[in-house]
Amino acid sequence: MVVVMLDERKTSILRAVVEEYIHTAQPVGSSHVAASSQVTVSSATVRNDMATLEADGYLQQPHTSAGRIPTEKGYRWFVDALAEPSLDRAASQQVRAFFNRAHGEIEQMLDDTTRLLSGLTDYAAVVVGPAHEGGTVRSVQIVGLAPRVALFVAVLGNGVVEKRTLELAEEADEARLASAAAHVSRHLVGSTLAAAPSVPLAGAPDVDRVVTAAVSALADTEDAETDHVFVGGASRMAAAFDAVESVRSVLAILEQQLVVVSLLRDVLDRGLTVAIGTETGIHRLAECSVVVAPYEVEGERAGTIGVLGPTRMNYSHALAAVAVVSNRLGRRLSEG
Amino acid sequence: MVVVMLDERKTSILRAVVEEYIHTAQPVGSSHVAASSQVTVSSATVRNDMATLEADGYLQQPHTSAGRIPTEKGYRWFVDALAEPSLDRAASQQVRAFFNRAHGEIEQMLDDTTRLLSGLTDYAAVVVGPAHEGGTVRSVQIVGLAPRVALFVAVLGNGVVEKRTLELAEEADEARLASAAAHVSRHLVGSTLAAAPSVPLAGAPDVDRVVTAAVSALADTEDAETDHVFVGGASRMAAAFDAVESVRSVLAILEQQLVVVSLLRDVLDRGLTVAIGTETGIHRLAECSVVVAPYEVEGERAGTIGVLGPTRMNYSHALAAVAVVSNRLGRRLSEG
DNA sequence: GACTGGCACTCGGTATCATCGACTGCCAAC
DNA sequence: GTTGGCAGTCGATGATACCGAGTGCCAGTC
Repeated sequence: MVVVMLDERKTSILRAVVEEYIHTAQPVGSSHVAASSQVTVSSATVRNDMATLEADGYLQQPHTSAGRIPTEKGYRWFVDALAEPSLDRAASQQVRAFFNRAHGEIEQMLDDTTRLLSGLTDYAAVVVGPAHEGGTVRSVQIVGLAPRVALFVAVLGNGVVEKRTLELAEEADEARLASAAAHVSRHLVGSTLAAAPSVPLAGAPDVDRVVTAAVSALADTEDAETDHVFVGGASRMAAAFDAVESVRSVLAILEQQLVVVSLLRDVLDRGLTVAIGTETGIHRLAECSVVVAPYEVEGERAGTIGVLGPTRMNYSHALAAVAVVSNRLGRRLSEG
Repeated sequence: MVVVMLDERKTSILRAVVEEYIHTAQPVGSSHVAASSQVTVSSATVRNDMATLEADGYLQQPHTSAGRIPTEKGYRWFVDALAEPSLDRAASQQVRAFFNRAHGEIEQMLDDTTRLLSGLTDYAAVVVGPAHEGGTVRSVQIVGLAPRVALFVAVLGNGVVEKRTLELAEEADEARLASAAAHVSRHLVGSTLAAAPSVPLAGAPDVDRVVTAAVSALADTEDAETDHVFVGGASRMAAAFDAVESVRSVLAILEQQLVVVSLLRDVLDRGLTVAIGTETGIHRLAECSVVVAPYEVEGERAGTIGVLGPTRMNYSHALAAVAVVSNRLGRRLSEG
């Protein structure tokens, strides 16, 4: 494939087509482009260039005698050529106000953040919470609930509380639970929960049965949905598509937390900020794009936020919103 | 309004219309009804009766020369006349298998339960978790996260863990946090969190500042979204309607946890198991019906589960599924 | 008196067809 | 290289006719 650099005029035309299509969701014709302020040539010239752009794979025609719409390659070029986007005054004010007002539960805050981001962009928003691995253990406790049921509770430095139900083979009184907790605590406080498997036995058999239960409960759910993910504004996806079947399949994806989490991670791992259509790697999301950004707590990558919208989403605005929110969220969480 | 008891034939006809409409989502005509095995008269007779049923408000015609569809009154009659519904063997087996396999986190289990219920019925499912008020406090702890930030953690007897972030006006060392925790613990363990406001001060001013922060943090979020609610299978609502705007507005409702919780509570408070269309009290849900049931843990009402579907939902199946799941869920939670 | 078959009538849905308009591609002229 | 002009394409829109499912009513039958 020969890639020819787009000359300045084609650049303007392509940009005009993408912007117009994002705005109207209608195929855009040469005369519309010619009328655009960025383009000063006649519609016939635009037509010639648009034919070239189509041949180069940036545009496509739904059918002959219709206008052009951008291909994924067209969107990709558009996004890469985008100037550093910035949020308008009212929106940034809204973000600032939100994080000033925000307080209390970290989960609650993250959940509210999805609503903020969704409200800003009019698309669905996703926030992946700090991974447990991230926080160092501050406190460990084991509380008896029923004769043979106990609850293991660990408080992490980042405000996350991890808990596991322990089903014990035999009755265990509070004293035994407490000494098991103290033992685990000695070995785990200060390190992360990932260190759980290396906790040694205490020596006393009856205590160790509780310790073993706790350690294996921690290991149990480690691989699976270890991250908390919050999704907000999914209903806005209904407004983005007019085929009810598209809506259904996108919503079904958003309900699978595992898929959502790995989608965001994959995109980020590939070094991308935006994944367009099939770039998401998920077949059902061929009509969607994702904008992601990590957020950092005390200088360390703690989680991810993202926006899911139709491929013809307003990338500039979404990028700006995601950037500002991830920035502010990280800052807010850093200050505790 | 004169309410005349429906004679046996009208009963059969009305039932046939409702069942047929639930099945096909198409207005049903007199000949279809006459062909039904429950009705042995000619279509002309059916027509006469259907005209009466329409005059009595059980049926309506979308337009002249179309078949009839049930009104809300028609559905109401149908539901009230429903025989005790029971779940088919395969489905009850599925429920039993689910709760035998279920273990671990209570929140996780409740969330999974929405998926179970949604999968059984093909509609959206809602599970409202045990209220905090329900559980007695078993353990109280205050863990320092940052110099001026601490986390209040209370473990309740029903496995629920309540936590609140405390933002302190001054630095407080671990010892002070611990003695505040011990103080609160003394007064709260054994009672419910609702008793928090009556916790007296300890006497030592620096400790009391922490105690006050904890008590007010508990009071703070008490009125608001005090219940945890889980929603699953919302995407299935997209399959239930063909107007994308209906889908959007129903999904928007499901995203408002407060609205969902109070919807279920209202329905239950009115002594209903099923709310049909406008009976839900929510304008946007005029095309929807809700089937609810409380579940009991150790003999006490702990939470609610429900199914949200279109008004022409399969009431019999939904009622059976909700009944069985609420029963099994309560039993599962009771045994710890 | 209750039920039924028959009949005229209604009306939404579908198919057909012509028209319209927004496009394009191409070409000759500038 | 650019442009105006022009023929041609094709989806969208609207008018028209037709079909069929369904109704209400009525006269006839049991």
